[in-house]
Amino acid sequence: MRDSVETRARILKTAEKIFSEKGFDGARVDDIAKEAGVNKALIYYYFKSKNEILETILSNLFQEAKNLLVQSAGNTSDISSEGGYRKLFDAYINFVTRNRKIIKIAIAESAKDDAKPSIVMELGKIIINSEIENIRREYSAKGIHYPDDKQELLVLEFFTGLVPFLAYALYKEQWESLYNVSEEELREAFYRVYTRTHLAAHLP
Amino acid sequence: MRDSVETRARILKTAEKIFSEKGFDGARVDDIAKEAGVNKALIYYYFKSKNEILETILSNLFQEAKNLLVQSAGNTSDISSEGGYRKLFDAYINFVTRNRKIIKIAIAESAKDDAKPSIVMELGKIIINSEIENIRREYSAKGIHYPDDKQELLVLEFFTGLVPFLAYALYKEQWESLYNVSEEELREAFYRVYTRTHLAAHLP
Amino acid sequence: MRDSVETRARILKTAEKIFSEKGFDGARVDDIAKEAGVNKALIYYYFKSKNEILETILSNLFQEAKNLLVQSAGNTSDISSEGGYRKLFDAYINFVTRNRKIIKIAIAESAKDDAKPSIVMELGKIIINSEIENIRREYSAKGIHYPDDKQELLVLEFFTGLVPFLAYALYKEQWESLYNVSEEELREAFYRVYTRTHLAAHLP
Amino acid sequence: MRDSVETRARILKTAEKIFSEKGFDGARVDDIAKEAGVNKALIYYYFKSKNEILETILSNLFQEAKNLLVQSAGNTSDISSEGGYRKLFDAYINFVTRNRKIIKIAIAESAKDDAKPSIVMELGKIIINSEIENIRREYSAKGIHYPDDKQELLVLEFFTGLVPFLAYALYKEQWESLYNVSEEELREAFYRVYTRTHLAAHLP
DNA sequence: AATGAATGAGTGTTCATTCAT
DNA sequence: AATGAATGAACACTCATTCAT
Repeated sequence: MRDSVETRARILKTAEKIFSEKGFDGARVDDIAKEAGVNKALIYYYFKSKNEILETILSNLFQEAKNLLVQSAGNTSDISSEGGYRKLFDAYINFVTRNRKIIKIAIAESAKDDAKPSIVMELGKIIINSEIENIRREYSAKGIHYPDDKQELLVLEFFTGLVPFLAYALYKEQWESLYNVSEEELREAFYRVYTRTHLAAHLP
Repeated sequence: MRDSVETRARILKTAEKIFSEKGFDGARVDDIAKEAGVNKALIYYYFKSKNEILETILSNLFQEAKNLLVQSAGNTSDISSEGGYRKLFDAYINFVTRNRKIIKIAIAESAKDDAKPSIVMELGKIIINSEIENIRREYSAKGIHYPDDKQELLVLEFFTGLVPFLAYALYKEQWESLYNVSEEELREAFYRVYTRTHLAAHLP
Repeated sequence: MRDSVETRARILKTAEKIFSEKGFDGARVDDIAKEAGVNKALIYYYFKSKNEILETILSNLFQEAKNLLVQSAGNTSDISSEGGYRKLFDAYINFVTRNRKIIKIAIAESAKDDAKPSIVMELGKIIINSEIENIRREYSAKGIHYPDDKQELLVLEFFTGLVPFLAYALYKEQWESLYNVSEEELREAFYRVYTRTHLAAHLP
Repeated sequence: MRDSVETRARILKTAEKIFSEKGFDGARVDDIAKEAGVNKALIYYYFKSKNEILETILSNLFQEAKNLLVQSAGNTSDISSEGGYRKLFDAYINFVTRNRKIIKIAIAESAKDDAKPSIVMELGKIIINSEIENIRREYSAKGIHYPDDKQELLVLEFFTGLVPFLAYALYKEQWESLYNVSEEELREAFYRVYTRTHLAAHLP
């Protein structure tokens, strides 16, 4: 019973790795099985199809992202203070770093032409909404003016709020090796840049 | 003779479309042939492999991007003026809009684990370098202080300068349909956000 | 478990047949699958490629040929006696008759321009060496003079010792049908000719 | 006109080379075109099909072989004399050496299961018949006994008369490189072996 | 006589998925 | 819960051959 749960988890973890390395279509169920150390047929015992593995992985990301938002909305009493903002930033950076493999998959998949909006857009929507709620609360509490243009706010939150974090997850490793910097150096530079751009745009 | 050039171009254009819709691995050579209205074997008359089609497409993007940079560096006499900056912004937005299909492909491919740096990183590098040159020239001409931290500047240019444009190309259509806005509305909102974040970070 | 071994063997046997009928390049994996009564993909479950099937077949021949030589070298106490020689001849004729399909393949492949020496030449080498050992032992035991010219001996063993047997395997069936003789008639005529030529050359 | 004849001949010569290197089925019309320095379509201007090229090549060999036999039957007044025999041997060795590429093709093709007898068997038949005629004439002129068993004579002529020459053509180059001997050394060793085996069998 | 472009029918190989145990 | 064997449907790529000029 314990074993069975662990096996399923191992399959998911391995699929995550291989999907992120090769892309969903480029990944082979054979490779997942081999690297997870299980028989290929066993994968089909736990999952209906290769596609279901992907959906499971992405929906897990969704759930975790939601949890993070709820949690950070609860924990962060004062976003606009330096320390409060840094805490939030760290929580986000840690999240995208920890989940960077899945985020890569999500981004790659989001490029495809599907009828439904891509997971990244969905993710963006809930993150943005939660963020906007936070901001609105903050702002109104402080009597700060809140931008009138809803569209502009959405664009701000998505393209300069969420997207750089996703790009961070996507290119973190390539960046570190191309420019020969440590994880810390990159994170700190990213923090300074992020505050000078996105955060700055929030202040009046 | 003319026809042959046109046929090759049609194959490339169609591959571009299908790669961007399905991803490289998800795309079928059969589908490219069918949609381009040519015999499948003819594709292999012009290109050694499916992969060579991809490389051709991406290297064309590379070339066009370089040309754009050279051109915009030459044309824009005064980036720091409102009108000058808007011109540059329009040139970039037009470029990523026009080439959005290829950019989608490039981003999706850049997520894969390859030995060499992804095309997006390469693109980032040359764009950044060119940009940094421009900026340095502008700044020194005006006696404005230029940031000391090279890494921070790189991060600024890549994650808040280039990346939002790429994201714009990637999600433009999804955005328009999800939030039910016109291309112009999105572009204008994006312009305002971009000036308030990335451009603002450049001013002292 | 047993079945799996049998299935693999059936694929090999069928490939042997089809390669010998059509030549390696002329043979179709589809045909092998159909005639072996297995799914085409199953062939690739057991063998990495069409080429690996060929290599397996040829290396099996190699092994069997070696076994035959070891065995006949051990069993034949007196090659130079009429009965002893006939026994050896029968063993060889049976071997090439039984393996004639593979021998056809080996010969056809040996005609191609490959970097490495063809399997026929390799086969020739080990057969010749074993044969020469036998002869040398016999001769010295009997005080018979042994040819000085090593090259001449090699040529003798290969072109008039081995080659006629291979040709027998290659053309046996065509011969029987063209000249309308039975297997026995051909074998007996071949025996008389072989003793009058190759064997005679060994006697002083 | 001259050119056209020369072009056709060059195509044939190149096809000969490539068929002998790769086998008929392994050879590519593209490769023949490239190596002959002509456009692929031009090959189909001169020959109906790839198969017709093969047939042309093989039928040329046939013709040349016949010519050789007629000629050698006419020229050689006394086969049974040492000098006469050597002359004949040289003529044959030269023929198979010069035509070794085509002979390789013929042998490889002769391994396939075709309804009609292979070209090697056909070749064998005419050579044998001519040879037998020669021998019979010689023998009766000298009052030497002529073997009663027709089958045995056929086997003798084919398997120890013709076949070693074909094998010589087939393996000459491999032999020279494997045993590191010159063309002359091999030919002389072959001559001595041939006289000690096949020729000896003809003498009472 | 010669060529660049085009094509139909394969051809070896792969892959997600299923079956029997 | 787990596995080795099996399969149908593709799939990228090839190749002999033809067409238009």
